[in-house]
Formats: sequence, structure tokens, C-alpha cells
Amino acid sequence: MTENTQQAPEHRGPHSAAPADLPTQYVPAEVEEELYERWVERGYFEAHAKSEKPPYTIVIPPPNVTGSLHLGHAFQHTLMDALTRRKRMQGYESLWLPGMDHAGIATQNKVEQQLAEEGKSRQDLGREEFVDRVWQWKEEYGGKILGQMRRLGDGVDWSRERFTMDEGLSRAVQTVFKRMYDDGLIYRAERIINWCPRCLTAISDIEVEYQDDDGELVSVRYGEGEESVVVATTRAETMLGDTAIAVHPEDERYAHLVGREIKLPLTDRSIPVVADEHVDPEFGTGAVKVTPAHDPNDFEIGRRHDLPALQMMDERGTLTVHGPFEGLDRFEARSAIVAALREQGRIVSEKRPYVHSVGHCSRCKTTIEPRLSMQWWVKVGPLAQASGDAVRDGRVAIHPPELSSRYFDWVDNMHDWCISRQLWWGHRIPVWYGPDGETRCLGPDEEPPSGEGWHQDPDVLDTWFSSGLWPFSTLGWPEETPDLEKFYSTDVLLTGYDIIFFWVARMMMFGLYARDGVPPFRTVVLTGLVRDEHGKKMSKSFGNVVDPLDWMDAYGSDALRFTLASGANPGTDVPIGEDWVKASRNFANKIWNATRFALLNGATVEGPLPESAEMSAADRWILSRLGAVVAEVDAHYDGFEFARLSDTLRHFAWDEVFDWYVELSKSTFAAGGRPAEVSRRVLGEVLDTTLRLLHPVVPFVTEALWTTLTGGESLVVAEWPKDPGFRDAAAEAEIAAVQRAVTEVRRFRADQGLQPGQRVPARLVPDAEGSPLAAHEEAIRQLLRLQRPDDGFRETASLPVEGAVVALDLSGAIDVEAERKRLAKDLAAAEKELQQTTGKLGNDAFLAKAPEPVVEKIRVRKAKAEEDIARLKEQLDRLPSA
RNA sequence: GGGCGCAUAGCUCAGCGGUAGAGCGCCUGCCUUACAAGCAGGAUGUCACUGGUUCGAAUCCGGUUGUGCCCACCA
Repeated sequence: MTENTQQAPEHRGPHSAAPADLPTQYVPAEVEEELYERWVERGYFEAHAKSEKPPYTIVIPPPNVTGSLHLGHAFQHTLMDALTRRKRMQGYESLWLPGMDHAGIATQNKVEQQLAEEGKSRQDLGREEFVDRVWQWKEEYGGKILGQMRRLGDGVDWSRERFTMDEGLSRAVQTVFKRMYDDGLIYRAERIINWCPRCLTAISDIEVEYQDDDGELVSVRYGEGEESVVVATTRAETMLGDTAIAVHPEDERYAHLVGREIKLPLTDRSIPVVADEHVDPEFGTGAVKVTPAHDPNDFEIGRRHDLPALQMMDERGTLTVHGPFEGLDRFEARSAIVAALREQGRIVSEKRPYVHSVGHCSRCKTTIEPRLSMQWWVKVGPLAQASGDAVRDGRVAIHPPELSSRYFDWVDNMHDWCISRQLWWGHRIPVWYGPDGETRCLGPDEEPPSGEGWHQDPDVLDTWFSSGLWPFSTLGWPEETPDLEKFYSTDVLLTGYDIIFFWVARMMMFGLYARDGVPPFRTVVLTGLVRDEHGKKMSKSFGNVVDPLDWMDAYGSDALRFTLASGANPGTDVPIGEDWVKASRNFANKIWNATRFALLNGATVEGPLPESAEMSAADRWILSRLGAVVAEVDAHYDGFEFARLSDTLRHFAWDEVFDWYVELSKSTFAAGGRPAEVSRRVLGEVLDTTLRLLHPVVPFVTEALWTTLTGGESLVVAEWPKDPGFRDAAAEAEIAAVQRAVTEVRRFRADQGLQPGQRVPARLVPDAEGSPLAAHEEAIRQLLRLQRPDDGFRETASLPVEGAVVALDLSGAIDVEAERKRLAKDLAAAEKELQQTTGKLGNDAFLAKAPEPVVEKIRVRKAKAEEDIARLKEQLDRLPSA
């Protein structure tokens, strides 16, 4: 490999590098790291609160410290990076704020796991030492993802990096907590919560994953003779905590029992029969055991009927009721109790398989145990209302709009949020309890109460409590900092649709509350999930998880980024496969080589663009297209249509610029003179602009090439192109005609099996009215590799194209049969077209109702079909017979 | 149980009322001095099924089937 010009010194003038030194292949590894370091050193990504420029802000969804970069991150980061880079180029004070989440339960689990390998538990260390250990762990392993972000090219402002446990962010947490506590929006209450017997903490409703598990439904007879009821249950082990039997108030089968007491099997207790609307008489026997301490429904029934709640398990799910079952695990207890009941003849109908939905801890998959427990809650009513309204009244837009229904479903039906966690890693609840049952909630600047008997609540907050403050806590709130003033509220919040509830809704609640009704962001852009090339979820068990670094190593960051952006249809999942990344790598290489060609041919960005009168049709055509593409790309950016903007750019760059325009310009360059000078300037202009347009998505390769091409400082701070509004419909039509003619002749040659080396003299014969091709004879000849006609020219084949005829001297080499077949096929197609269009135009209803442009289009099609048929027939007639 | 979405070329997906598209893959021919990570040409679809609206439906409406996701206090 030759030496890479990118290692040449910065700030060289235009074309000072010998372009021939550019290697013929783009090698990402040779430019990426160096460019990123340069960008960071020069402070391009740092935003300034004092800037006069209008702000544009995106805060990163803070990844967990425990995590490493996966394709989902790479995907979202690519989009956020593209958005902020473009805005920066457009002259905004563009801030993309990075950081990480302490991820309470996930991180604590991780460190506990590590301890377990040393044969220790967190209790062995004690709280303080354990938390130290987590911090240590965070310093050592946390933030791995931040290094990976550099590889991806993320243009984040590293000077503003935040962590949810930073001092400043902790102040924000405590400030909000205190305010909400004082406002009565945070309270403490004993309720049924979702308890994870492995993590040993409460978790919120959305941290529970329900899945259909196989269970068994057994029917058990409670009581004796007349005074007996049969209940159906899947959770026999909880019967020791039963404090009632409930039936429907209108169920005549049990009317006589309501109010009576029935003896509970395996115990000395008797429990009442109560009538409650909740019971479905159709289900099972129509009678249900009530265990208020271990089932949320039963808890409600208990409240309505003033029943005691009997806690019969400890925090690990072990039975605590005195007797033969004490000390058994909940699942062992289930079979033991069923066996005991069977022995007593109380199992009325045997177990039958029953599939029902069972909750599991989203962290460790352990079956959740509903448990009666004292916890802290956020009263969501007013906050949820405001959160819904902000979207309903348009202050916040959700993109794509289809996904807003999910948001509304959630905020409009939100239950109070359990925010306390029985963990050690996290923001400690700032509440102190006094010796006389006093409770004191402290703000960040308040000293803890001194004196005997005061102690702080041992629990910490749900990790999403601090994430919910992220858009403003990271900007300095509760202080009214210049950052907050300048960059809040943020412009776009881009994240996966899977955390609408966890994060988006909560940021809305907190943001609207803390900032007096100002929403934390104006637009929410929801992305899908990254999946494998067959649309399957990536998971360790499938073995289809891909480390983005592997692909970046193999194909470069740009290739990965471009592939991800190409797949980003709004709100839908993104499949990705290695072959696609490879294809994007090829695109990057194509950009590389096209620029190399331009440099070799003296393309320039110096001086003003030549007058359009001086330009060739090809020059005017490509500039006309360029303007249209700038406008189109802008529209796609504004609509967050990343797949479309990627497609638009790839098609324009590869097909139109790198292929047709470059090929057409070759004959111009070869001819030299003023036209060549003009084209060199136009090619420089088009490449310059195209590289700018591509930069936000593929920052590395574009930067490397653009600085060489233009001698400019950096694309990161270059200006975003504006559509100059130059359009030339005539030039566009002319070049389209050339393209069609060239394709037509190529097709002929391919059908004829003509070797490229074969000598084919040809002449372009414009018809009487002139042809748009007339001016392009030399270019066409070159594109098709046709010779000039010589004295012995003998026309043996002619191709009518675009108002002209390409006469070819094949000197008897023509394959008559192949040509006959081809013409016959074309003729059939033309006849079908004629039939269709004639039919349409003969339809009065169509003529009466269809809009004029549509009718006109059909007329044109019909005329063309007629022409084609006549021409093809003539050609067929002229073919020598075989 | 409720809600949302999707069914278009071998694969992954655009298109969403006026001649069926892209990328990858496939076939054929080319090392044409920017690029073989390339170039040229080509093949491939009753647009799930079924009614309807319309001059005209892949596109709008109803139904069916299949499929994915979300929500729900399914003893």
C-alpha cells in the first residue's frame, strides 16, 4: 500500500497533494482515528453558551455504565450524530451532550456477581464498602462505551459529559424529590408491590416482564359438608395466607354462605366468605381464595372487606408460617401443600395444565412475588395529565405519529410509580426518620438532623428517577446556568420505542413539573430496534449478536453508519447483515475513487462558477440535479427520513455524478480547451457539495477527501449547502435522451455479443428536425467505444434513438436471429402499450373525470407506442432473411 | 381480553389513487489507464385472499387468513 496522503500535514493548499498518491482503495483504519482526535482537539464538538448562534440540542440517552456498544447504540448514535453535525454545518450552536446512567439494579447485580466469584456477598462488605466497590468498578470498566463512541465518530461535547450519580445531578434529584414531597406528589405507603426474591428489591410495574408460563390449576375444597366451598388456584402455597373466600354477590350457588366462616385446611383458622364484584362467577368454581398480602387483586378485596393481610413468606420467597411448611421455598411449598391437601382428600379435581401469564424480573428473570410492602411512590395523576396534554396540544411532536398512541395509552392509564428500591447503589432517599416517628425530607443544602435516634431511609431511588431529569440536570439545573438558559429545552429526543414508558414519559413528567410547564424537548424521534438480516431479534441464545466493533474494524465506521442510516425507516425495526455493511464499504470506496479521478483530472473549487452559457449540457444537467438533491436531502432531514436521504445521496452520488457525469466529462477533458476548464470547475463544485451532503452520515471518508479536494479546514465546521435554485429542464431532458440512447445501443451490443475489442464504426444521423443527441455524438461514441466512420463505412444496422439514428457498420457480423428476437420482443411490448393507451383514451368516463395532466401523459405514451411500432416493423423488414 | 402494525422480486425493504421500485443475491459479458470493493447488459412479482368504492386500486373502505409487537389486577 502506498503512503496515504491523509498523513500529510494539515492546512495545505488546494491540489498541493499529488492526487496520484491517493491509494486506489479507501482504507478506513488509516484515517478514522486520526481525524477523530483532530476534531476533538480542535474543539469542534464543544458548544458555547455565550454563542450568538441559535442553539440546537440533543442529549444522549445515557447508556448504562455496565454496557458496551451494541448495534442499537450504533444506530441511534449515527442518527443523532447526523442531526447534530448537519445543524452545526447549518450554523447552529449544536450540542450533543454525552453521558452515562448509573443503572442502579443492573450495576449492583454486576458487582455482586463479581463479589460472588470471590465467595463474598455485599452484606459481607457492608454498605459503605460495597458502594465504594461499585465506584471502583465504574472507574475501571464503566465507560467502555465512551471509547467505542469515538470509534463510531460521535461528535459529542466531551467537556459536558455527565453521569447520573455526579454531584450536580444528585442535587437535581434531591431538589426534585423534596419539591414533590412538599407538593404531596411523593408519598410513602404500604401496598402490594412487585418483589424480586433474587434481587431482593421492589421493582416498578414496567420492570416486570409477563410471559405465558405453564401452570397447574387445582381445585381445593375448603370447609366441610354444607359449609364448604371449592376454590381453584394456581398458587396453592399462598393458601396459608388466605383470610377470606370471595364469591360474586349475585351468585346463588353461594348466597347462603356469604357472611359465614369456613375452616381453612391445614390450619386452625377459619375465614369468612365475602361477596365481591371482582369475582367472575364463570371462572373455575366461581369462588376464589383471598390472600391480601400476596396478590394485588386480593389486596383490593381485602381493603373493601376489611380483611387482615397475612404475610406468609420472607423476602426470599421462603415460607414463614409456623408448621410443617416453614422454611420451604415457595415452589417446593406449592407441591408440598398440594400433596398434603390430597392426603386429606381435599383435592376435588386434579391438577390440570393451565397456561397463564406470570411476571418475571426484567433484570434476572426470577418469578416476581407480589408482596405487601412499605414503599415510596410518585403520585402520577397530575403529572401524567400534563404529559399527555403537552403532546395533544402540539408542544411536543412525536415522530412517527403512529407511535404516539402508545405514549397516550401509557400516560393516560398510568399507575402510581413505585420509586424506592432496596438497593445500595443509587440516589439515597433523602428522608430521615426521628425517634418519635418524625419524618423529615431534606433538600440538597440541608443538614441531616442530629441527635439520638435519627436515621436516613435505607432505600435508593429507581434509576429512572434520575434519568428522568437528564435533559435539564445535565445542563446545570437546579441552578439557572447559562447552559440551561441557552440549550434548554432540547430540540430532539431520539431513542428507541421500547423505552417510551421507562424514559420518555418520565422525562416529560419531570420536565414539565420542574420547568413549570416547559417540556424537556420539542420533538421525540422514536427508532426501531436493530435486528439481524432476517429480521430476527438479536439475542445471545440465537447467537446472532454482532459486536459493531467487528464490522467497523472490517469495513470502517462510515460503512456501518451508512448501512444503519439506510435502514432507518421511521419507527420500524432495522435489519442489518454483514453483506449490507460490505456494500456500504463499497460505496465509501466509490466516493474515494471518484474523488481520486476528479483530482487526477484537475477538478477545482477555485474561483466562481462559469456562466451557464459556457457550460455543456452535461454541466448544466448535473448542477440542476445537484440543486434538486440539496433540497430533497434537506426535506428528508427535516422529516427524520434517514433511509430516504441515504438512498437519495447514494443514487445521486453513484449513478448520476460518479457514473454518468464523470463518464460524460471524460471526452470533455480529453478534448481540452475552455470546455474542459469549465467542466473541471463544475466537477469540483459538484463533488464539494456532495461531500458536504454526505458528511453527517459518513464523516470520515468525506472529511479525508474534502480537505484534499478543497484545502479547507474541516467539513465538521464547513457550511451546509444551500440549494442555489439553479434548474435547467432542457439540459435534464437532453442528458436523459443521451442516457436512453447510450443504453439502447449498449443493449444492442450486448444482444449481438459484440466484444469490446471489436471494431465497430458508427455514425450518428440526426433526423430532419434535429436531435438532442446531435451535440453529443463524440461523447456517445466514446461511451460506447465506437469508431469514427471511415471511407469504407457500410451501414449494416441502424438503431433509431431519440430522434436520430445510430448507423453501425458491423461488416456482416450482425446476428440476425438475435436481433429479430429482440425486435419482436420490443414490438410486442409496444403493441401492448398501444392497446392499453388506446383503450384508456377511448373511455369517455376516463376522459371526463381524469385530470388533464394524466390524460396528456397517456396521449404521449400512445404516440410513442405508435412511433415505436412503426420503427420496429421497419427494422424487422430490413433485417436480411436468415 | 383490549390496542397497534405488517403481508410487494430469492432475501431485506421503499412506494400508498394514474405505465410495479431499490439494495443485496442471481445470469451473461468485460481487468475499458478513478475504482474488479469496479463496468456494461439481463432475468425475476395474479403487490396474502376476498368483496366493495372509483374512469382507474399495490395504494382507499369492509371481511378473511397469516404474522409481529404493545397493554391488561387470565383466581
